[in-house]
Amino acid sequence: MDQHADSPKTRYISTASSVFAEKGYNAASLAGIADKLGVTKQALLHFFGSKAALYEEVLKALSDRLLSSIQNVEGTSPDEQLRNFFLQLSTASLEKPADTQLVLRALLDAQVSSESWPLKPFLDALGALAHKTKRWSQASDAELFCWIYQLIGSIQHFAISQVTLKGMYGTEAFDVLRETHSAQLRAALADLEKDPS
Amino acid sequence: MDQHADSPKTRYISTASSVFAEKGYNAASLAGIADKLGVTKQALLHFFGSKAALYEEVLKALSDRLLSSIQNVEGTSPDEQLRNFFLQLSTASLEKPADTQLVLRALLDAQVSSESWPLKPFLDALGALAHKTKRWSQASDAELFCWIYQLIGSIQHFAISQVTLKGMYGTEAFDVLRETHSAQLRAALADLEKDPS
DNA sequence: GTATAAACTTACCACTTGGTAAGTTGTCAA
DNA sequence: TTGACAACTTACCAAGTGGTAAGTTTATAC
Repeated sequence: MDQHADSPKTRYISTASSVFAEKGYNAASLAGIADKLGVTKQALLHFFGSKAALYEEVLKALSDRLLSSIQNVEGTSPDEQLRNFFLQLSTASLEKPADTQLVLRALLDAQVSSESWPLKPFLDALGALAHKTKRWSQASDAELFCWIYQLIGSIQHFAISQVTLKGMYGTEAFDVLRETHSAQLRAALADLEKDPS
Repeated sequence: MDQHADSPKTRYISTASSVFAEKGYNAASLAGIADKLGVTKQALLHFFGSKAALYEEVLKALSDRLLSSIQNVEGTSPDEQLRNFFLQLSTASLEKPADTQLVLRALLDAQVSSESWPLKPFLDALGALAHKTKRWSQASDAELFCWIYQLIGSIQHFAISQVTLKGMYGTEAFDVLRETHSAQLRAALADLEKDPS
């Protein structure tokens, strides 16, 4: 792969990502993405061949991003790395919800399309990291994955509820909620210090 | 409202619900919904006027369903009712994920449309019930809502991950996961017995 | 029997969609 | 100067979209 950061292809994928995240696969149109890029939709078709192929590359890029966010997480011990990963995921999904939207939309669409799940490498890496912590070293895969899914689920759900929560209770009330949410996440992650119960 | 259960309008809303849940607002077409009902799309337009209005009624029906699932939950004490509600939500969203899909799709679309959130009555009722338990009677709204969102988030996230989890690890492995997930949910609900920490 | 209204259908329309085919422009190596 | 290639554009199309207008069928009320 010899494309540098501002290669047209990567630029296209980046913009397409944000549009797919915002509107979903079907509501996003090639013409709409192209408009945002200042080109015609045929420019997109020239590079990717079809809308479906473009979407696949968007998911591939998402997978790479998530995977590298695990591989490059700061921390000296697995415990610290795992904790940092979840904290970073939480703030990232609140500040830039695009990736979270992309994941959830892909999950919802997968209910019917049932292709192979592109985020498996990410999940496996996360599971492997968690297995290295003392809290989860002895646990079964099922227990471990349920714990992971629980955390990711509440993080992502809170992130996409952001807009409606603000709408229902106001921005100030949401700020309090966000603080509390962060505190509860830290509390859940503090359990990593404990021995397996 | 004098429409009985098999009134055409409620039949249409029910079928539209499942299609909107499966495909999302934009990918669902009036013609597609009508086909599934054995009528033409003009039958739908005759009753609802527009696709957007039909979707609104679908969300209204969803809201009513969720609200009545709280109001009619079994249990003598608020603790028991709250516990039963979450357990029932968990099994329902695994067996019939349509409503969960509908909620999450609406949340994702609300990121940009920012209309008033139709499920507020449900959330408020859930909050009111939780406030009656001894565990949460003294707590702040923020703590309470974060706890609720955490539970709902992990329940819904697990429900829509069902398909991909089966695809990645097989049906047998998922059965184990589901058991573990249910056990962890029960454990979290057991905390209701405790005093506020 | 006739009027009325509910529950539709057929016919049509303007517009948007993803996609094809064929050309244009700019850059750079030989 | 020429050839080749990447990065596009203009022109076009068949299929599908939500929506309008006008009719048709069916049951019920008087």
